[in-house]
Amino acid sequence: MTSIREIWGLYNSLFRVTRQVANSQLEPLGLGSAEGNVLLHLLVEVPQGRSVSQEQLVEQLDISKGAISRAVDSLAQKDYVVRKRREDDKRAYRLQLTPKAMAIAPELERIYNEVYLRAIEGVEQEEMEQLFALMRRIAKNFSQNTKSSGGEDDA
Amino acid sequence: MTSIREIWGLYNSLFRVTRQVANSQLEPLGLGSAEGNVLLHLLVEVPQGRSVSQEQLVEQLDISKGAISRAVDSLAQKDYVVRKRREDDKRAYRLQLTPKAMAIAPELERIYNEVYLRAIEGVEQEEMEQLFALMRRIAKNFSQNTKSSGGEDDA
DNA sequence: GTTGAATGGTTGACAAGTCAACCAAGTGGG
DNA sequence: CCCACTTGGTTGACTTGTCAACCATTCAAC
Repeated sequence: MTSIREIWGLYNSLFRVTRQVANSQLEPLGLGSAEGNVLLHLLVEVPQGRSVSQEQLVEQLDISKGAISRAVDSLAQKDYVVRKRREDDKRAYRLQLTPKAMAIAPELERIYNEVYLRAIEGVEQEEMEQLFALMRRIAKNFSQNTKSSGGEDDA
Repeated sequence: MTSIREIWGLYNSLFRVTRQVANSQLEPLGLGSAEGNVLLHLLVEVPQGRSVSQEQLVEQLDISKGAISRAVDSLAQKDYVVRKRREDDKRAYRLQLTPKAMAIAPELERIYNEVYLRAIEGVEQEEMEQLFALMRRIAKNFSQNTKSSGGEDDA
C-alpha cells in the first residue's frame, strides 16, 4: 500500500502548507519564510557579537549561494542585518544582526515555535525522533553519490 | 535535541534534494518534476479511455488551479496530453493522454520507482507506514481551521 | 428570459529555489 | 612579479508554486 505517489504527494503538500502557514505568521513582521529562516538561524546559532559569512550560511542552511545572497539582500534592505566587508578578506562579508533584529527575536522564536507545536499536536516526542532519524537516513541515501560505488559505510 | 530548526531544515532540504533527483532522472524524457507528477498521476489513476478535468486534478493532486493550468499547458505543448473541450460543459476540458504519453508510461513509472527505492534503502516497510501516518496527522493538524473552533470531525 | 452567482480555466505578479556565468579579491607556483 | 586557480558573492534565466483578478459558461431564481 501507500504508493510512491501518495507519499510523495503528501510530502509535497505538507511542505507547501507548512511554508504557507509560516508565511502567514511571519507576515506581520514583514518577512517571508526565506528571510525568516535565515534570520532565525542567525539569531539562534550565532552567539552575541559574532558574525558569519554568507558562505557559512550556505553550508549551515544547505541552500544555494544564490538563494542566500538574495535572502540576505532583502534582510539587509529591511534593516535586519548589516553586511560588513571583512578586513582580512575583502570578498567576504561579516553578517551582523541589527538592533531591529534583536528586537524581534522573541517574537520570531515564538512564531516558529507556535507553528511547530501546531504541527506536532498529538504526536509523541519519540515519534518525532523516529521521524527525524528516518528523514536523516533518507537524506543520506540521496547524498550517497548516485552510483553505489562499493562498500560505503556510515556512522 | 532536534530543535524545530533542525527538523524544518532537514525537511526542506530533503524536499529539494528529492525534487532535484527526480528532475535529473526525468530530464532525458524532456520533463520537469511538475509535469512528471501530473503525467504519472494521469497514467496511473485515470483508467483507459477515461478523462479528467483540470479541476479534478487540482483536487487529486492538491495543487493550485494556476499550477495545474501551466503544467497541463506544457504537457500539451509537448504532446503528452490533449485538451478537448467537454461537450456538455464548454468551460471544462477533458484531458486525455496521447500515444506518446502511453509510450513513455513504463519508463516514467520506472523512474519514480527508482527514486523511491533509492530513498527508502535500508528503511523498513513498517517505518514507512509510520512515517506516512505521522505526516498525515501533521497535515491534518494544519488543515484544522487555524483556530480550534470546537468539535470538528472528519470522515 | 434576463440577471447574478458559481464554476472551470487562464494569466500576471510575486516568492523561493536552482544552476551557470560572471566579477573581484586572495593564493601559490614558476 | 605575474599568471592561473580558487573562493565569496552577485546576477540572470528558469522552475514550481501561490494568490488574486479576470473571462466565459452554466445554473438557478425571479
